[in-house]
Amino acid sequence: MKSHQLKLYNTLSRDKEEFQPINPPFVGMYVCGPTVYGDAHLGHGRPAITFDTVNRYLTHLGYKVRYVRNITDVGHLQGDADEGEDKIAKKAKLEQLEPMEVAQQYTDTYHRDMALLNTLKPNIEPRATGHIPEQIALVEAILKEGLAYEVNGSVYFDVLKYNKTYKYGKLSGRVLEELMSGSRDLDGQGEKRNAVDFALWKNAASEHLMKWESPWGLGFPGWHLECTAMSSKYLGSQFDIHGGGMDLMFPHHECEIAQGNACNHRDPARYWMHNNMITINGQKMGKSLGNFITLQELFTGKHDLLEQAYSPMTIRYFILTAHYRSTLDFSNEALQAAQKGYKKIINGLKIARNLEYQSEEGIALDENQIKQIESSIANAYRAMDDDFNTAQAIGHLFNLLKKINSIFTGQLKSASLGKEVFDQLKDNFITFVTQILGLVEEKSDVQENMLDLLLQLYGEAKKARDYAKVDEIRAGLKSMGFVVKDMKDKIDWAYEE
RNA sequence: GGUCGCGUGGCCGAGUGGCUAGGCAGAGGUCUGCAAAACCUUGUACAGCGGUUCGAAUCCGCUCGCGACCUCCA
Repeated sequence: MKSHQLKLYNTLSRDKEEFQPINPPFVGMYVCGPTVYGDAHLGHGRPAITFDTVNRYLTHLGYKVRYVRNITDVGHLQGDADEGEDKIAKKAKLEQLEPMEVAQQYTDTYHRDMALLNTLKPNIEPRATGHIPEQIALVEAILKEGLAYEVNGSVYFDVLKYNKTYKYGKLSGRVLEELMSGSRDLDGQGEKRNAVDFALWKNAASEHLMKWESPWGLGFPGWHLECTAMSSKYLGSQFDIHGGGMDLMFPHHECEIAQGNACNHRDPARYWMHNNMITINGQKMGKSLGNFITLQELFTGKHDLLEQAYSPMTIRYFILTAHYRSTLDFSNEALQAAQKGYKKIINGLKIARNLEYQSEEGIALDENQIKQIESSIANAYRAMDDDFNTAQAIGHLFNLLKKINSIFTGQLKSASLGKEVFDQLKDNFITFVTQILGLVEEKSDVQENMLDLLLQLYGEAKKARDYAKVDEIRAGLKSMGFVVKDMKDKIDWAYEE
């Protein structure tokens, strides 16, 4: 275990806290996954990348992480009213498919897109429909505690009663009295004793496509139950980190806390982490607003708002250049800047991997350079330790990159750093970029040996002063996305930024 | 209306009260057949107005503007 004082912002306390796992070196982390009824959009990319980075960094520090991220394949209700419709069932009717067919299809595309973004798979990826008995057991347990009531085959959580012993709303900073007075729509309350109560189990109408047998008749689980059922099953009644988008804070996570406390008499998670939203023209990108761009549209450039295609790694880099708790505004300009930044990093990665230490006689150690390198490395770690500040860490990586490039061009002698510092520079840069930030080279269709051959011809043409040919090769490579780098004693290529 | 958050140089985006964030774009330079890349240099930034302090982008107050949640949403 590396000795780092990792701090993370806990929504529960609204403060940065030192991370202390319940049972080190093990860490349990549960993150709310997607409802699979449509293609994943940029907004799904953010939590996936944010918590992938958390997972990667914790692992890098030596923790044994069990990362659980669910797939919601029972659509949550559209509304609170009885006539509410299951999102997945609705989509299924539209497409004339079995509900599970819809879920399967979008689970597959989600996996495809997440793999392209180079997010590591969760250790366990449970599905809501695979945990119906567990959810029914939870409902029974909450009923037994007297904190829920049954009406016409549906079971509701009694928030008012719960609030007498526990505090409902502590995560999102809500006060129950205010919630009750502020509840606007009075219709659709129907069976609930109070507007703030929420469904644990819903009676299914006959035309409802997804339904299961239960002690209360045919029905389906409530909106928030699956996360409690699956997180407690795989991580225990209390685990370390619970993550998700900020928009899930209320009511979803609040209800999870209530459900957890109702059955287990303890908060389900110690640290609650919430990533902020991606905005577009300053407004939240979301399904209900219809202003979302799917990841596939970004990768292919096929969307009216897109001036060009943006590669998965460009998206990943873009998301990492902002701190996860800040909003991040989408724009072509920002994405294009991200693309250049990403390629600059990857070109540096390519150089770093091939860089070798050259010992030279009579070269004195450059203490100033050494100090800069050592502090940049330390600062990059410090940034990550400070609530996973990837944006700041990347800033320090660029400072390391300058050193790497300087060594490559011969402006900085590796011998002036000494072997140890040179290795630190190289190893830390590579590790940070690939292992911690998860940025990898996006291989081109053109084989590297083809590139080498062209560069050889280029070099020969240059030697022969056949500049027409030189220009031709250079232009040809450029059209394929590569640039030629002429240097004093060698020729190399790089991705065009 | 309630709760919470945000306003940083041309753009994006970090920022723990005093020490260069960084990227993109721009300008100058080194290198080059010319370029590109790389490297070096280069920016009177912190919404406005007050206050606390020896010192504030950073703390406090007010004003203006923007957003999120309060309904499914990552």
